[in-house]
Amino acid sequence: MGKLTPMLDIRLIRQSPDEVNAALARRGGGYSIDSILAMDETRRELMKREEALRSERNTLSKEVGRLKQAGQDTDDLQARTKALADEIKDLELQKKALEDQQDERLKDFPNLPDAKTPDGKDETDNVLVRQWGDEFKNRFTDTPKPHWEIGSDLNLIDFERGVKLAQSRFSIMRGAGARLERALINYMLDTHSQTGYEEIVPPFLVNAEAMTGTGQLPKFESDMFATRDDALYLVPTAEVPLTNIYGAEIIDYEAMPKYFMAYTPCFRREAGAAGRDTRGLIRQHQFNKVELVKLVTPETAEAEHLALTRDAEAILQGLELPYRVMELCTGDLGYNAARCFDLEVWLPSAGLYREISSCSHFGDFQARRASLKYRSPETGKSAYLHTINGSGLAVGRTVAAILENYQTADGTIKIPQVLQPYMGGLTELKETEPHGHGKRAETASTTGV
RNA sequence: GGAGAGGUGGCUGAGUGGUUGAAAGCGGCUCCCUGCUAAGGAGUUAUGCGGGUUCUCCCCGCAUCGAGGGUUCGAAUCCCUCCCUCUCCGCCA
Repeated sequence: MGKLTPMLDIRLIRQSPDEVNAALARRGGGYSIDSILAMDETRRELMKREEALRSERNTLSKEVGRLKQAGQDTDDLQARTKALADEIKDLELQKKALEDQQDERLKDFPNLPDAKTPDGKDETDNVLVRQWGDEFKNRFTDTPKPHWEIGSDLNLIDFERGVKLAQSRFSIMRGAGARLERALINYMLDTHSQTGYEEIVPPFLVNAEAMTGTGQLPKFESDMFATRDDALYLVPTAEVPLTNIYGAEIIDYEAMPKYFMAYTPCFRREAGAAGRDTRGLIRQHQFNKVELVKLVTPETAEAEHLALTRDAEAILQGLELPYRVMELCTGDLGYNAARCFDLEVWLPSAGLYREISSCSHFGDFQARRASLKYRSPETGKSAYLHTINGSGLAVGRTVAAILENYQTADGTIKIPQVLQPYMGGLTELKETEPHGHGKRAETASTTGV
């Protein structure tokens, strides 16, 4: 009994409070589970009393049934049982209130950082793991323009009209720009399918349960777009539908691990980011992303996490984009994650590296919330699996990186070799005539699609 | 959107107020038997939580028959709300 929303394992908190506190302390922020402990003690006390009463009630009720069938008088017994029932209801309310309170506290706690996650207070303490592709920096020009200028100059991206259609932080891709976006999506999916990821086309709207399973709710509701007439949210990342595919199920051991990938648009309100990255494709309310998700057993999780990170890197290497891998320190680690590598791509116009993928290991944090389990072959019992995910990659930021890294002194953009087949053999992008000059149809057609 | 039917254990499918956490069958697992990938026999086979414990075994209790609430001494069974599935009609990429 008892319906605590699983966040951190309450039993772990009970058994090893000092360890949990120590792990939380590594993140900073003054988390302490001490108050939870006392609350939990009381809660279990109430639970024990309630269950004892229920047990008694059940026994008496059965007795009533027996006597009635024997044709005996049961008024007395019934009155006693009725009194018990009232008492139970009372206790239940008390317990419920306490549970809600405990939930409220518990949901503030982030995941415990992995032992390997380096200590640190903020992003300046992140650790450089490796750097790749320095030879590709400043490849075609020494005077790089920012991608939004290139995108506008070449009629690839129309920022103003995107805003007109929606609001700020929306843009439209057009012509070869749109084609480039689609080429990247296909290149990424095709590449990852070779490493065994199952391609998924998930719903782009999901319910609150799914959002809670991966940890976006309840803490980050303000960053989500929600629908007005239905209790549905626009996906902020394909992580949400992909991770929840097996929610509330127990997966056969033989069927593990599961690798999923999906292209989806991602919708984020970017609450709290007002004024940051207002230009260009870096921080849009809607952007495309190919996401990689793995459901794995705990023993293999670390290796699977490293492998997934390499899978994401393979895209950057294929595109010959300079990047580096940063391991996030405890102070910069996301709420859900236990360990995380960020891939940062080189943006020459700014002269800095910019996050283009975040590859995280969540331990059993999400599995617990979404009830993702597998059947252990040794014990025959079910156990929480581990979840891992990473962008492979964020498409908009990849477009930005290509425009900037592949621009030449004369203003044209080379197309990375691996994308050329996806671009109909096109090898470069240059200024073209205005869009929309198609052939005029001879006869008007009213046929719908 | 309209009309109707229905949501039970891994699956099929009984069960309309009282030892039903739930018949039966299938599937799965264990053991026995059998002169070879067959057949037969016995047993076993949900999840979560709490407690006990001779603590990777086991025992006890509570909860769970789509979800939530209600009636009742007692609910899978009755009532209400919501969600979902199926069939027919309408609409539609």
